[in-house]
Amino acid sequence: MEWTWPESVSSNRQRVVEELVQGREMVNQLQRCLSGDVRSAEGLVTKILGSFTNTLRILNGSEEAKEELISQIQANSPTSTVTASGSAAAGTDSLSWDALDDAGKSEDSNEESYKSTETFKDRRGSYKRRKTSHSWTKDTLDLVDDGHAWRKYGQKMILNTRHPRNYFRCTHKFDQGCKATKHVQRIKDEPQLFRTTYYGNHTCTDYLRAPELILDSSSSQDSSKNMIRFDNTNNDFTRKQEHPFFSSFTSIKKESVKEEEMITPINDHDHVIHHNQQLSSCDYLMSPGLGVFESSASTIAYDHEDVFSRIMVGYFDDEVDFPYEFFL
DNA sequence: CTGATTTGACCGCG
DNA sequence: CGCGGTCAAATCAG
Repeated sequence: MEWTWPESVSSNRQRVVEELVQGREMVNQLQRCLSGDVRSAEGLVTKILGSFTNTLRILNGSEEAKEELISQIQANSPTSTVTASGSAAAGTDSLSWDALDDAGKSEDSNEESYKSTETFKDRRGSYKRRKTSHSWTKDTLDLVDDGHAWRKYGQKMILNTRHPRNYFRCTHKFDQGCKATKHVQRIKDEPQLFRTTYYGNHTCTDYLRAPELILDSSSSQDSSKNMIRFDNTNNDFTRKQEHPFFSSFTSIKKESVKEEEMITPINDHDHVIHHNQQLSSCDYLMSPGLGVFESSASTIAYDHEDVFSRIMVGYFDDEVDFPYEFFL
């Protein structure tokens, strides 16, 4: 069935998309510049900042809730190791998400005394069947789909956090050697908020979900002003109309939208950041972290611009190993 | 049957 | 040694 954006939303969406697309392109250019002359890089940074700033304005202007969420998050953002945090729209339902969290601290129901030394039953995989036929991952990715195929490979409770962290690796880790990984952890209950941290870039080509060539799908976005040349790595905007961000934004479609925040570190030391790991997966609000949110409190909502530039600067000037994050 | 999830066991690092 | 990240056997889902 076809789904369309509410007018109010689509207009802004249009603008946001344009801004983000531009920003992404500039980041790509910047990446290339970084290996070259620094001057041009500086100019790009400025442009990028402007682009994202505009985006923020648009978004904040139309969505007041956003600010709230953002501040809320900070309020109780855990002491994550990485960095900042972001937020997104509000959701309502819960569902398999609960199952997820429970699973983390589960294992109560009578356990036999295994654990001896050698012959005890490995209970891996012996989990109870889910009530809902949905899987955590399924629901999650559906809402927070970032355009890539992920495979969950672990879940763990993290110290000082109330919810377990979920580990995902690119589905093509083996068939294509893609190193991309990401962690998703719920950091807030009320309006459910999730933090998604990306590690590494996708080196895979998901023929099913990310066509290599971006067909101009009628969309007007991609004002191609700056030419398009985003390699494979998906193109969220053109590919998915119900992008997480937007959908959560207006909570249209999908009965409930979870908020989620994303952090996107570019670690992957052993390798250079080859082309974009662009903001794709995170498409929307961007607000760098670097400990800014990390600790707690302090407002960001209206400080976006500042924070952002601060981060950007730090990011590009200093270590490139740093995580920058986006709000979703 | 094949591919994805679940979840305790492992493991490396600090 | 504890913690966070990953592995992989057991299950689930289509």
